[in-house]
Amino acid sequence: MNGRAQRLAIGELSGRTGVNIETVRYYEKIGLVPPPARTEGGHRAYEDAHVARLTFIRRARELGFTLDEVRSLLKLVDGGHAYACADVRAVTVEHLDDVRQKIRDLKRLEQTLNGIASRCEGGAVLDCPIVEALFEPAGRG
Amino acid sequence: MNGRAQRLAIGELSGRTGVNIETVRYYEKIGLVPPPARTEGGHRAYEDAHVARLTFIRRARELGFTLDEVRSLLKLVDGGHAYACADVRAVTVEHLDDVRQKIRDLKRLEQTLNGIASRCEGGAVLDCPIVEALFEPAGRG
DNA sequence: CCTTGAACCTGTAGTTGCTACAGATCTCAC
DNA sequence: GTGAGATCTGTAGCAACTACAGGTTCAAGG
Repeated sequence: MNGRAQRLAIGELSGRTGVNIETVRYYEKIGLVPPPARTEGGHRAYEDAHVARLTFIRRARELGFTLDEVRSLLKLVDGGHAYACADVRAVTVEHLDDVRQKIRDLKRLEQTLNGIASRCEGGAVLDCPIVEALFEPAGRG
Repeated sequence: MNGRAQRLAIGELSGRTGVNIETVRYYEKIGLVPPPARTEGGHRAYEDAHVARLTFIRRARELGFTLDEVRSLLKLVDGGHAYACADVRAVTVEHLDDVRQKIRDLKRLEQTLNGIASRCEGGAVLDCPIVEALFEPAGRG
């Protein structure tokens, strides 16, 4: 923003963004963040823009976007087109649908597991209803 | 069970259990299923016990158990101790807790995603609220 | 200026749970 | 006997990192 750009070592960047050092390097390797400048000795020297980008990526990852989705989002953001917001929203909504589907699946799973676990309560110890349930090819609750 | 054990080729086993052929070999490699007998030519020759075991594994995987958990369950089943059922139940209940935690996490995620996605509706196209939300370090709905 | 220890460098291998080859060999119905 | 299809071994790939090993650089203190 101001005249003198402050350079950050990778550890600083990591600390500020919460992204692991190894992960930062990994993101660089797969082209998610641009390679930064280097010191004479070869150490990476980051700027504020990198902090913002890493923060963005981290946040998106927290929200469960895959790296491919993050890549798409970043491309849209980088493009800076006026209509990009609609595209960003599309990616987000699709991901939201995925999340909802996953919740539905896990809820069914929970029902099933709860069902077979609760059969155990007070039952005989000799033959285990959970094990029986696991031997069934396609469980029903 | 009866006198003559029927031998199955790996494709047959795969078909009966729904476990991919490559996956069957993989399970053998990691020691989840015992190595079967072989034909003279070196092809794997399975028996009914393998069908049961593979079915068990597949079912457990469907229920979201990790291979490590499956390994524990199989060890309990193989052990055949009278008190094993309680242990099996413990593994199951722990997994159930994991599933419930995951559901809670995903629900929060859904709220957040839904929040930032819905801010977009009818909004201006120029500056995208989703992108803004992503640049925030720790989103709040 | 020199030392020292922390931080950084590259490159590779491991994680989970499979899946997908390549290239060779076996089986079995015809 | 023959030929198509099944199976064999071994390796590499996927996501998304993480964890080394073995070396170099940086920066603060003496």
